[in-house]
Formats: sequence, structure tokens, C-alpha cells
Amino acid sequence: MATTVLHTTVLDSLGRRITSGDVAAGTPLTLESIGSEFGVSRTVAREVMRLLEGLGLVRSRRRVGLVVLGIEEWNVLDPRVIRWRLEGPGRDSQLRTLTELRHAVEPLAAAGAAVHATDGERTELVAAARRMRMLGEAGDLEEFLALDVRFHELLLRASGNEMFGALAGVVAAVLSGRTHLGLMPASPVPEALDQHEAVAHAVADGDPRAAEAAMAAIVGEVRAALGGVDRQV
Amino acid sequence: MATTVLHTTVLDSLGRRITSGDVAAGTPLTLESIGSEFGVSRTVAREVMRLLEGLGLVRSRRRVGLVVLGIEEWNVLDPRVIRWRLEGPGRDSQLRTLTELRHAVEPLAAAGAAVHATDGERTELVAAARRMRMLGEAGDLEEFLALDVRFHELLLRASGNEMFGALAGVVAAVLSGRTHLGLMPASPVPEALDQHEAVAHAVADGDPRAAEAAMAAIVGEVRAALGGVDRQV
DNA sequence: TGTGGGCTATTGGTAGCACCTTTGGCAAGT
DNA sequence: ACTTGCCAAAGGTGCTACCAATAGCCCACA
Repeated sequence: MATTVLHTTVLDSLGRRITSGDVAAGTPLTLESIGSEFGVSRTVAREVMRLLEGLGLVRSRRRVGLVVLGIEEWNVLDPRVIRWRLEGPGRDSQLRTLTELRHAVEPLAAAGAAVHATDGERTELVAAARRMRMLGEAGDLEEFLALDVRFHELLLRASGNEMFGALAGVVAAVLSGRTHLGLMPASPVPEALDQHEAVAHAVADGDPRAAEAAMAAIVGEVRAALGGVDRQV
Repeated sequence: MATTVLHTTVLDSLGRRITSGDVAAGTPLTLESIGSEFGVSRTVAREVMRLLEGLGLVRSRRRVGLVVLGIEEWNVLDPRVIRWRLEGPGRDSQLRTLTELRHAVEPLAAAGAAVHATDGERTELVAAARRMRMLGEAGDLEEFLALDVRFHELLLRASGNEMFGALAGVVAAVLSGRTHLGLMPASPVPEALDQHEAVAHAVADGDPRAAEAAMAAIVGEVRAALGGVDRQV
């Protein structure tokens, strides 16, 4: 995202520290303290501070400094905040809430894709599903993951709603987090492969209902595996 | 959000200009041009630039300046970006994509609320639904809107998923946009009032399925009224 | 025609200043 | 003891000036 190293270093460090709860809400920081701790100038500290303020992690008040805000003020949908929280101690709960978000969004996105996807997207989706079966049966987890990510991103972007498309990065993080956390079976279950193909074909056929149902099955299963909270499908 | 006027002025102006398509993707800006146009120093221009970069609206490159990015790079879920787009020419399409997002999220949030809401939230929800009926039948649109916003915010915040809670502002914007754009009937249709009460009671009773179904009915109807795209409920 | 090297525009980062708002404490009066 | 009001310091807000690094662009030369 940011091309520069300096800002990202300081920003990531502070962002992680706040989102992890390492510094509690209400704690005051100052530009001075940031600058001296990281050995950067006031200017850089100020720019980082503005970013953090934009993310709702902190509010700057005169004479007080930057007071850390509570989670209800955070832009929890911002990719950076999501990343920090996934790297922090609340990883599991974050994975749960993100999965719930997927559960909400992806079926509708699939339905949208069935209506709005271009011809190229439809064929690529079908091809991706087919290759996923091959890789899944071969047991190549890393390659499978990459393709899985690609599949879901393609679908979200093809949904005709850029709000859904913006969640592609989130879904990628969830998928990757899941496999690298060992929450995935050694080789994908056949049902998942079937359902991915079902989604792809429903989209290719322009059948929004079928696409939505198949996607709901995919994400519903995942949710159950993660220890679903409510609503059994 | 920002306590200062200067940044917000410049930021809003540039943000609106970009999100409205007034300056096309690929257009280069420079700190110099920003500073001189708005009569601010380089420092302020830089902070604004960082913010815009964080929102994915521009990318800063040396020797070139800030190149405006295409919509696929934008953080379209960020409250500021949403606000700008709602104020710009693409308002109707933005309202459509946001409504679709509501359609995806709110039913699941209702189900979550049925499981996770506190006692206080449940009773307030029921009370809000009852007052909405009174105000709706009285025809007081402004008051009704305020309560409608409160109802949905309460529900999203009670869902037990802060991702959903973060969308409260979005829903508020959509609701308010709808009534102020004259997309609402002079007095709320009785079905909507019934369904709001149904949601409230399902949440109060701890019945996630019923809450989800009732909320789906609310938001599904809205979608149809706005000129639904696919999936007829 | 192609390629390498230098020029320069523009961001990246630093330092230090003046200003203004806020706030916490102190003092005086009730 | 409690309130009121004033004052001083703290710390963000905004500005200017300056140097470093990098990357696009053009020109000279092969």
C-alpha cells in the first residue's frame, strides 16, 4: 500500500499495539513520544497520527495528545485494521467475525455475479473450479489456497457491486489464515470441491438462485467447521 | 471526525473531486498544486495526501506526484468514501450498492442480535419498533427516520459482530438518503411497521431464524422498491 | 535505431518556529 | 469547605526552509 518504509513501520507498530489492546482505550500518546520512541521527526509522527485518526483508532485533542479510542470507534472494515487484528491475539475471534461477514456477503455476491459477470469472468471461474478439483485431489495445499483465493476474488469482483469487490482482500486473508492456522483438512473435502464447481456453473449459466444457494452451502459449512454460533444450516 | 477545519476542507474537497470522477484516474496531482490551490502549506498538503493514499484514492510516486487511482483501488467501504460518493453524481448507483450490502448483512445481524443482544438492547428494540408505528401512523417523517436509524443501529451493534456494527453509519446514510430523496412513501407502509415489530419481538424472544426472516423481508422490500436487479423474494 | 548517462522535478524526511486551545492548578473570595 | 476565576504550561496546528533520494525524461553518442 504505502510505498515508503518509514511510515508503514511506525504505523504498523502503533496500529498493532492499539488493536491488540496492548495500549488500552483512553491512554494518551503524544507526537513527542511517538517521535522519540521510533526515532522519527515530528512530521512523520504527525502523518502517522492522522492516519490512525482516520482509522478511528485515536482522536487528537489539543493539550492532551492522542487518546486511544475503543473498538466501537474503529474502522473495523478497513483492510489495515483487519490485518492488524488478524496478526494479534484476537485472531480467532477476528476470524470468526470475518467468516460471518463472508457468510452474509458471498452468497449475494454469487447471485450478482450470475447476473453481471462478463463472459471472460464466467469461463475463468469454471476453469478455476476445475483446477481446484485437480489440485485438491493431488493434495497441494499451497497451490490450492492460491486458486481458492483467486476464485473468491473473481466472484466478488464480478458481482457488479464494488462493495463486495472491496472485500476480496478480506476473504483472501481469511482463507490464508485458515489454512496456515491448520484449520483446514489435509486435503479439501469433496463436498467443497463440488460446491465450488456448482457455483461456477451456476454463474456461467446465469442462474442467480443456484449460485446463491451453492455459495451459501460453501460458506455455511466453513462456519460450522469453525464452531458456528447460531443458526444451523 | 477531524477536529480541525483545515484538513477536512482540503480532504473533503479533493475526496469529492476524485470520487465524483471529476478528476479522472491517472491524473497527476502535486503537493505544490494542492498547496497553492487551497492556500495551505506543504505540511497540510502532505497529510491530506497521506490520508487520500490510505483511502486508496491516490498513489504517491516520486518525480510524478499523486496519481489518481481507479475505483477498483478505492476503499469503498470507508465511511468517508461512502459519504463523498453519496454526495456526488453517482448517488443513485451508490444507494443501490449500499442497499444490496444491507440486504446481505442485516438479516444475519438480526439473527446475531437474537442470540447476543443484552436485555437492555432487546427491550429498547421493542420499544423503538412500537414508537415507530405510532410515529409512522402520525405521518411524522423526520421523527420516524430518526427512530428508524436508531432501530437499525441498535440491531447492528447488538449483533455480536463489530463488523456489522461498523455498518451502522452506512445504514443511517442510506435511510436518510432515501427519505430525503423522496424515495419513501408519504407515510410508511403498514407492512414495514409490522416487520420491524416482528424483528424486535424475534430478537426479544431469542429466535434467530424468525429475526433473520423478518429482517430479510424488510430489506428485500426496500430493494424491490428501489428497482431490484436480480433475485425476487 | 538503440542505449546509457546525466538532469531535474517531486516526494521523503528533518528541524525549528509562532500560535492557539485546552486544561489543571492555584489563589482569592464567599 | 466550596466555588469562581485567572494563569501558565502543555501539546496539537500550521508554517517555512532545507537537504536527500529517486525516478522519469531527454539528449548525446555509438
